[in-house]
Amino acid sequence: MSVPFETIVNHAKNQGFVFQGSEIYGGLSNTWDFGPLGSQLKQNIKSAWRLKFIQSNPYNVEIQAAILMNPNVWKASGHLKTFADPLMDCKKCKTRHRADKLIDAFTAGKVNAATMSVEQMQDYIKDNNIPCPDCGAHDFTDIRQFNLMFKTFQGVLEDSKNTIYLRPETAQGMFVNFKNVQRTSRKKIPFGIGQVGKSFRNEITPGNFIFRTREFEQMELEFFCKPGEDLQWYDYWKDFCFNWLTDLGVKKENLRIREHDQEELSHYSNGTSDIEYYFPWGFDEIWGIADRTDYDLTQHIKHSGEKLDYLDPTTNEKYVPYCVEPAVGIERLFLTFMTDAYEEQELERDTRVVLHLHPYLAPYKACVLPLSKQLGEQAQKIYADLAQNFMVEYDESGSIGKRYRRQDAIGTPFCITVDFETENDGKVTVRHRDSMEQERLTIEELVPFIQKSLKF
RNA sequence: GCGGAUGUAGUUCAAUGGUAGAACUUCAGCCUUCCAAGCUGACUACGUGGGUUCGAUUCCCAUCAUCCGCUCCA
Repeated sequence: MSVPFETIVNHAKNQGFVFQGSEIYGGLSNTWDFGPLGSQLKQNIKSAWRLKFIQSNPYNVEIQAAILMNPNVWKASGHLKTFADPLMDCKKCKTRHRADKLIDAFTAGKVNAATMSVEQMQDYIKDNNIPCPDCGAHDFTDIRQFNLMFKTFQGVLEDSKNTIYLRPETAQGMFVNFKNVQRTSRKKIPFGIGQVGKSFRNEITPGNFIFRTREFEQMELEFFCKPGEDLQWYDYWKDFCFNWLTDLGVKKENLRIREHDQEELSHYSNGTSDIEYYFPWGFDEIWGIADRTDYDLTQHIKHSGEKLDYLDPTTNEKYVPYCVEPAVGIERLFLTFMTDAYEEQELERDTRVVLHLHPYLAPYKACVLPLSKQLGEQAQKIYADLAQNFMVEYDESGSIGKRYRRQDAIGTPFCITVDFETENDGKVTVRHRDSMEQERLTIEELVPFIQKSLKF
């Protein structure tokens, strides 16, 4: 863990993993485009999640909800209210504060700022001469509302009646479809609904490359269980997520689980913990596992008037299920895998850059190379064959060593070299990225060999 | 958004108030029979827009982007 963040970012840009968004127009703040390798890696991260959370999981099913949802969804979920922070800056020391928290702290909780309007809060701070807690000055900017939800209009008229929002999380798609999914999938509780998709948040301060962006992709699971069994499932999914990461090669020592303390917990949560990764700037959250109780479903029952409770067929009990939510950002996983896999190896004559990505995640599973250009025809046949099964590369330019290094740098686990013996014995050399060791395999063995390496 | 720093090929680094140089990378050719070899050649940059000036990559202003703080979260 000695590589500076800058190195990872440069590597990602140089190799075609990530580019600045709209670059030829001077960019657009905080937008990033994923290049040929990056889009593959992202794709593979999603498939790896699906494989373990959906495909091979007896409990879970997957949906794809619309990004645009009825605005009442956000009223019910509380996002319309709590996603708008009243912020003001101290003009003197340039720190930023939340107006409601200033009032709460100043009055020691005697005045509940949550019930005040923006104007009232502003007046209250002026009238009571509340100072900046950092420098003591009385020189604030006006309160500005930062609504974290992206607003837009449905239909051609830009009328406030037509205001809709880009979803700030995918979770609500699962809650509003709880009944539809339960009925059609015939799942019994406990069961989960997962979703992979984009979400949007007007973050005040994005940053750290792709770590915090306003447009991001997440993979969320809403796991519904019987009230009272929520804590045991909460622990179960914590372990499950953690193991998913380590099975895909993330080093244990770079991971930790941080349990939120009582003060940090949302009012409806029975427990929340973050799986954190040791990024170059320190430990930071990648996966949040939250016990959301029956909060969301109850809110939707209230606001929609629909019955969203569940009849337990074995006990004939009726209840609103509790929900445990493991939610992870794909770009954060992307950075985690890149950072964790990156290594600069000092060799005798030079430095080798290796991306030790798990084969399942690697953009290319193998690269086919003819030892000499004369062997190109034969090598291309093998390449075309493998390409039916995997993402593979073909490269015949430069020395063999140089071509190995190119693949090392982008995480390709195997290089398959066609040599002058291949025609006689039907064998090729398979060179391993991590160990740099080589073995001879027949052409027929290649597909099962690569297949096996993908297991995790 | 506010404060601070930065902005020259894909990358790293030069130089200059008077047509921007190199190394590595990339590409083409020669060569090359298993770990970044060599030779020849080619492509590519002063973030953008104004201003000052005979002339600006260089000075000034604005803007955009990135990085670091304030805040928030997957």
